[in-house]
Amino acid sequence: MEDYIQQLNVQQQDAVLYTGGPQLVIAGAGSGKTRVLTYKIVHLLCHGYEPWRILALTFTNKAAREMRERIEGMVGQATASKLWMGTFHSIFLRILRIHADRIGFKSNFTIYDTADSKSLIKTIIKDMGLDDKIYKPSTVASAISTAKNALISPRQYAEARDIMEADRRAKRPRLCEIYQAYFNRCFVAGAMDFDDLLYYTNLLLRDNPEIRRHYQEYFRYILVDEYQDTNFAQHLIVSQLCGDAHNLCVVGDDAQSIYSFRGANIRNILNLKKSYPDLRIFKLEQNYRSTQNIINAANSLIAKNKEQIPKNVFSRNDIGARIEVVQSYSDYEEAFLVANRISQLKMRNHDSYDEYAVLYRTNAQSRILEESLRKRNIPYRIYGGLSFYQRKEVKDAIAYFRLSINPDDDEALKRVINYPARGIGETTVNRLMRCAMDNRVSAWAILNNIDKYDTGLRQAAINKLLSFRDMIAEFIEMNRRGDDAESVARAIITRTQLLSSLISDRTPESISKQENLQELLAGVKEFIANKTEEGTESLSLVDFLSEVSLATDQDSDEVSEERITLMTVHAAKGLEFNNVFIVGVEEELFPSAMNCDTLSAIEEERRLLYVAITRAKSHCMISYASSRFRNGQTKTCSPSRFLKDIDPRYLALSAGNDFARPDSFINPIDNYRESMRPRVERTTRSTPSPFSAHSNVTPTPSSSPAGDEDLHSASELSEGMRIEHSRFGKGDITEIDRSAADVRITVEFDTVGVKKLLLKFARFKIISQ
DNA sequence: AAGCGTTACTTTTTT
DNA sequence: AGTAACGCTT
Repeated sequence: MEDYIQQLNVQQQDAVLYTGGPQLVIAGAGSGKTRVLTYKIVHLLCHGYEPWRILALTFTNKAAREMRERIEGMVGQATASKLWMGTFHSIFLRILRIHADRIGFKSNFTIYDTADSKSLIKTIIKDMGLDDKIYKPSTVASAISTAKNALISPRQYAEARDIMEADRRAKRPRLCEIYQAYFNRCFVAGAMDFDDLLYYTNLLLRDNPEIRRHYQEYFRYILVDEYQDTNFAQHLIVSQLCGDAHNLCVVGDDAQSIYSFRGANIRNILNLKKSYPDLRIFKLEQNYRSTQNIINAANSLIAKNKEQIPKNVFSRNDIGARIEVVQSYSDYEEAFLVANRISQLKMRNHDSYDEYAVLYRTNAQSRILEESLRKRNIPYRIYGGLSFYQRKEVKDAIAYFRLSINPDDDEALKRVINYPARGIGETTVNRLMRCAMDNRVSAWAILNNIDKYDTGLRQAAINKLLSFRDMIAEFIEMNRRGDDAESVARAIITRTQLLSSLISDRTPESISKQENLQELLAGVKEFIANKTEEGTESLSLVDFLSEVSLATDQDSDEVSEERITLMTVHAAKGLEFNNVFIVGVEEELFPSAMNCDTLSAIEEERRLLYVAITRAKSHCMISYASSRFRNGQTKTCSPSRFLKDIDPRYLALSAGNDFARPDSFINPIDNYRESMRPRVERTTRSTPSPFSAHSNVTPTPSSSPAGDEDLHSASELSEGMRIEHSRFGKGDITEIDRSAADVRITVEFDTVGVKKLLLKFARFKIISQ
């Protein structure tokens, strides 16, 4: 068992073996951070630590799952399953359910997702007669979230002069009241939002010394992944759980802190030494993932940030190819170029599509990429966007699940009280909610005693409400009897006619909704099967919901055919790919227009690009367009300031690239060499380049996977020629620009107008001279 | 109360 | 471009 240590380098070994007190492992990108964490846990297990006394916290379910799987592989499932390993939110949810009564909740509390929070905030704003243009629900929600993450209660908020003054200046003096009302309504509804899971855990530990001591004794070792992304609440929970024992190992990389918008505070890691004077710092600096070029480029970029822990990340891998920087005229052309480049590389590399990722700043950018990939028949998978659990029909079903567990959950009730339609209209619902607010109880409480309250409702409306109540009561009874999750879920979907109401409709949307509901049921079934296998007792709908409300869609581990990956840079954190394409590297997009005001915001955006680049193992392309369709109109864009931050020695600019006057710093010979196709990897001898053999055979990309159209060399073409392009249709060549290394042709198309095309990528047929 | 059509607004990233 | 919100009609 001991030989696992031999698989680590010296720095990693030091970090794993040290158990003498609080420890910070600064882990550069790709330096084997997860490896250290898993091996450390295995090491602890091998040295007498009982698995249930080890607490390992991560930010994503995926990270937790991967780590658990790796540990399982080394120590077996029986041991691994006893570890307290999971996301902050899921672990604290587990703890909160146990001690819910201590903070005035029942253990069946439900969880408000961001949509629920916003909806409630909106209701409150309306109820207070405020203008939702000034009090925008999203702004209010984020203010409340910030407050909670700083552990500021509504009362403390009201007493904080500086905050109140700031709100007054922002013309939102009543924000505090909204916060208070929101706080109260969540409490009455027996619901917690994401932030509450941290907030109340802190309260629980702070105000209940015996519980705090219990967990301090219970957990003998605490490990935290991605510490740079912790917020104040998380930081404080960890230190409360640690107590004096200080058996703490936190791992992180300040250069990869990209979640400040969610309250993450980079100072938690920068100032950790202040919280733990006996802190020992370990650094993992050797990168095993990327080529030297990629690491050097990334380093030169991140060096422009002021606030950071000094470290020297280096790679001993191949030198590798430079980062390609490609300019396009439009987002459309950009997507086209990326798709082209992918099929080109794929043909030469003969690697899997799984080794390709296109990364972007915002989810909205995915659509156009999808289109071009579809046209090229490149299989892809999109992460982010609407997750399964966010689809309307699924949320509706889940709202019923929630009600069956916690009928006080007003947001769930509002969602489905008239869905499927049962004649309970807006006015009725509004009166009901108003009455609930006025009496400081949940809507369910009103429904159960509707005669005692002055709702002002007619008997007809009341009867409909009561029959809804009776239906929900049936579900509650099933849960009370201890029926398993699947039978309750099935009963709910049948009895509410969620499924049957869709069947009359034969539209594709409706059919897909039906399928989703079936999939949800299958999910419940699978959940039970898994839990039974693991020997867990928790088979009720509560347990299913606990898991689901904290799930993001990435969990679907369909072992499907190979595909390229499309995701935001945020979602890509922790992942790696042979080939990475970063698109939309433009001012106002990357960095985001909203993050240009302050230096620290810009630095975070810079770290984000750093994260993006360091996802690449061997090949990285950065692309920007001069125009982009955004918010319904085409806008001109300029290249991102970050391009200038990267040392040009590590970049290969495509011709005509003007983001920083390339001629001024590009070695002409390099420029020439870089412009020679195929420009893919230049690996050293140690690993023979998979395409070096082919590059001689195909000096110009000629085999076309797309069909008739083909690529042409400049010599074949002349001005005035008529061509037919695969997507733009027919048109005339009006200009051939040979001045740059990459020839561009200007074509006047019959239908789509004038386009400039990069010859090396343009696929068309010559119709006539 | 429900359904339909028009308008306004949106877009940063996520547990 | 896509959606949520609004207002109108039945």
